[in-house]
Amino acid sequence: MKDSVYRAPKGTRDLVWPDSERRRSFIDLFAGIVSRAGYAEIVPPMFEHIEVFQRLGDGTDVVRKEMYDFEDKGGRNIALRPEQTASIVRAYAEHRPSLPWKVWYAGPNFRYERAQKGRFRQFDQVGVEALGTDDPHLDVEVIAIAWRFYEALGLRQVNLLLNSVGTSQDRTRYIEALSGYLEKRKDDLSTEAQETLVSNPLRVLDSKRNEDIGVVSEAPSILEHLSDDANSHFNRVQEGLEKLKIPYSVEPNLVRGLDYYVQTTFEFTTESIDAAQDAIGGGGRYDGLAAEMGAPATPGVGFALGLDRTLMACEAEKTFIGPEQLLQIYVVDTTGGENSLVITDQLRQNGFKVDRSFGDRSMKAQMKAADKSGAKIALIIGEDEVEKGVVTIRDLRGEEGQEEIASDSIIANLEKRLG
RNA sequence: GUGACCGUAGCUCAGCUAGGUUAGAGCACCUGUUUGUGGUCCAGGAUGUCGGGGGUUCAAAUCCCCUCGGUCACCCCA
Repeated sequence: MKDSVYRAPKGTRDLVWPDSERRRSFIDLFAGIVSRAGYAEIVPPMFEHIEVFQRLGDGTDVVRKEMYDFEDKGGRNIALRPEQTASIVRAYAEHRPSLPWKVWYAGPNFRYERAQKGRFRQFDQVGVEALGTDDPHLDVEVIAIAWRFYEALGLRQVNLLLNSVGTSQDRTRYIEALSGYLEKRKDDLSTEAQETLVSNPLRVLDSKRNEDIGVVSEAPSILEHLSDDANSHFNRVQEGLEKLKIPYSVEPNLVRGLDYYVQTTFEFTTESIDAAQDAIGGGGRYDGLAAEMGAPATPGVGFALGLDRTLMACEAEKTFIGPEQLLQIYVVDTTGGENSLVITDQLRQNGFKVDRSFGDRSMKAQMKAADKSGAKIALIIGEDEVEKGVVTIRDLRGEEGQEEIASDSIIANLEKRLG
């Protein structure tokens, strides 16, 4: 607190146990689900040439003003990744893997923003990307994976919002129609929305301001501007979701912040967080992005889920709570520590979660530490035990009390107690 | 980038309105009551440049200004 140099930088924090372990379990659970669907892990670099991200479009704030960019010692313009889709499509363009190419990722992204609840400058996302087919069933698969993951976490209050912004031609035609309409109603819009209208008209649809909501509700709908192809794609996606019994609602005003989306776009929101940050995940199709990165035109679809926000939702729904204990066994040794040294090592080799006391502390202090550690069992070694060739096993949590066990049957006894 | 609120012990906070002797509480920590036994109780102990700088004053945690930091909201997004 004294000196800002000795604090984590603004918008970052240290994840310590149990939060650190909760994060790991979260990623493990995700990895299990996606790997069963044929997705392989990819670990792209955390920074790229800035052009890679600029390909995402200059209409997005994420690239316009939120990038951590700098010049490296070689004079290259580098940016910390604000998201991972761009890196992955760049990797695709670079390596040209065989298709379809299905990958998943987990790791931090960086955006230079004012931090607030559920919004950090370094934040973790997990996600998948699938390139190589424009089959709407792939859209469904990607959405379903996210949905099943939320279910696996135990979340029940998640909503799937679905939309189609059509092909890039549809999108362009729609933007014209929308801009025309909004220009006419410009005076009714908030000043902020009027600015957005110039930079990125689609995003006006997303405004939550009261004065804008009325204007937006009467705006032409994207769904009326879809080409036949886009329409049938969108219908197939919806049919697929219905077959899988995944509930969704079509939101014609759903506009994602990244410009590269075409056709299907979707977002997951939670009802359990009443704060502003209720968007816990989202994604869509980006059929034009690979070509943009210099690869042959290749369709793609993917999603990203915010790890921190999803865990906030878990907290609100009291599910996927953190680990209960770090330790199973705590070794107390009042004979100098050699016995503890050896037995602790043995128990660890046998798969138990074990810690011990260090320093020459009294039995009372060691027992206190054993209790505080959360361990279920204390193993006590004192002069008496050494003489008799036993150890005392004391139950710290239940009613079992304690008993002396011959040194050579400790492992069997502990296995029985701890299951 | 804009706005609001908040910075006092490791943590949560009281004290500030109407400035006045060594700045408090609870939790946590350590020790003891019990020289081989934790969790409850009791007793004792350690811990603060009252975010930083400047000003007003005989006197500032308290009033004023600046600054740094934090939180939340807008914006944007996960």
